[in-house]
Amino acid sequence: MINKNSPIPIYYQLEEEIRTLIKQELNPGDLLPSEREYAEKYDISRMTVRQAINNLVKEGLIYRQKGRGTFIAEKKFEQDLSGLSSFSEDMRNRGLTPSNKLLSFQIMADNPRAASILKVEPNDELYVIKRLRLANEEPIALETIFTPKKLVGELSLDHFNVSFYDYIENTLNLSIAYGEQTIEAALAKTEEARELNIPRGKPVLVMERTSYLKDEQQTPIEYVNSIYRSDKYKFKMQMKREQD
Amino acid sequence: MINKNSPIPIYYQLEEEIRTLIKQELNPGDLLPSEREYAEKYDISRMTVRQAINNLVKEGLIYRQKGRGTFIAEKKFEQDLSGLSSFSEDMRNRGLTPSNKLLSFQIMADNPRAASILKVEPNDELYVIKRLRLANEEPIALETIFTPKKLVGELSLDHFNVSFYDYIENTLNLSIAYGEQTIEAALAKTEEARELNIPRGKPVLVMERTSYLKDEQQTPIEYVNSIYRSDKYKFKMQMKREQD
DNA sequence: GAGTTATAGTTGTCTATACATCTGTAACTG
DNA sequence: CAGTTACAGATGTATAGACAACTATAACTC
Repeated sequence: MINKNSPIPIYYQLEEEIRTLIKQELNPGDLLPSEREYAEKYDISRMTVRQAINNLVKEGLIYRQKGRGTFIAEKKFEQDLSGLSSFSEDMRNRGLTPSNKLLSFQIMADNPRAASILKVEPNDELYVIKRLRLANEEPIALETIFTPKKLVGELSLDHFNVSFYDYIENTLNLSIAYGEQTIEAALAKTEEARELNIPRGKPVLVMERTSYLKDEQQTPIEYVNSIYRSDKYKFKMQMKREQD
Repeated sequence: MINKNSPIPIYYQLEEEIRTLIKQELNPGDLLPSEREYAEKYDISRMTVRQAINNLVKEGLIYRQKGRGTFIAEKKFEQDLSGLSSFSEDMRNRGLTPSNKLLSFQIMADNPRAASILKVEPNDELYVIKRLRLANEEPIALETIFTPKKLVGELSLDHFNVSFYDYIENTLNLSIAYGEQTIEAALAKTEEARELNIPRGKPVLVMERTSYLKDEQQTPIEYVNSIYRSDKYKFKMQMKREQD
């Protein structure tokens, strides 16, 4: 149902409605109601309907075909969320025993880069957690987590011995919508090399990830920077071919 | 310049104009002319300007800030891994001009590693194509493709000037179901560094991908090994959190 | 000087409408 | 029956406005 007086934008309300429809009733390949049908049904402008539909197309949930209609996409990319689930699970899947070693835990302000990524004020307080991630007692990655204090409240060290995601989702009762991740190559700096127990200048993978909450503003909840030993770790992913 | 009588959509013409502006005159962080300025300058609707700008935002070339304006984004070539797409498609999506430079083309048997990945007999013939992939004339990646002759038939060099996927899907009429991909970090070897025009020992990303056909046996159709310059390229992926 | 209040300028949302282009089907034509 | 044409309905492009929400700055007030 669409509420025109709600502060929530109409296009967003419609997006949610279509998402629910797809999840509950429609199957891949099915035809979505046409733009005009939605416009008439809710007495809203067709351009507003298009805005909702365009966002879902951008997400890959549906696709358009000129002159035919809009269709439900094949389910996309069940990417093993080794990233988003956890390092621990990932390692266990590889038959290794994961563990963590906390290196530092502090509250910090004035980190402009992290603040900008997390979309908070530069002087807002951030938790900054550095830890080493190991598999079978061997260092694999050096991880730095930034998360805004005003979103996660008072944290203690214990929260990082288990999955931070569990804490966010089960204790804070927040829901993570998606994560964005980039991977590039670099050379190990002196400090990083020492922690990872490899020679300085060895190649490493630098992964950066930002996770967003499932709210209207898609609030960033954490920014993680990880340095992986390239001799011990590589990223693996499966991709489904997109529809045209 | 905008030509209202052109069959090319106005929003697309404006997109191209803004792309050029960014490439030639503006730097990351710079403010783009406002939507209203563009609308008045070319006597077009603000909604049309928004369509152009939205597309560039989607590509990550620029970003908007409500109440402030639209700004040029920091830039690095990023590959969107949420779907399996070719380098060419990928670059074009970013408004860059992709090109290829063929380095070698041969038929080879007895490459046990490639044969094993492609699930063919070790003495089956494979095409082995080495090429340099460029964006706006700049070398980005060094790519080696292995594909079984018995699956793709007689190939000529021309097939590799366009997208190899296009050839597989449109000419051979085969359908690619999915791809498996790994990413690791390494140091550029002498030979690779020379082709990529970077110093030896610089960090590079090594990507290996195997693509599978949409048939019963999920036949491997190609195995690709690519070396990406890490100063010009990073991998990007979005992960959706699974719904419960 | 510090805090508050206008104000101009920006992007965000939305409307009502028009015509273009493409697709599939039904009706027509030979 | 095969080919063509007409048409309805779909998305694609584009217009000319309107008001909301947000930002930075200038002007004002205490």
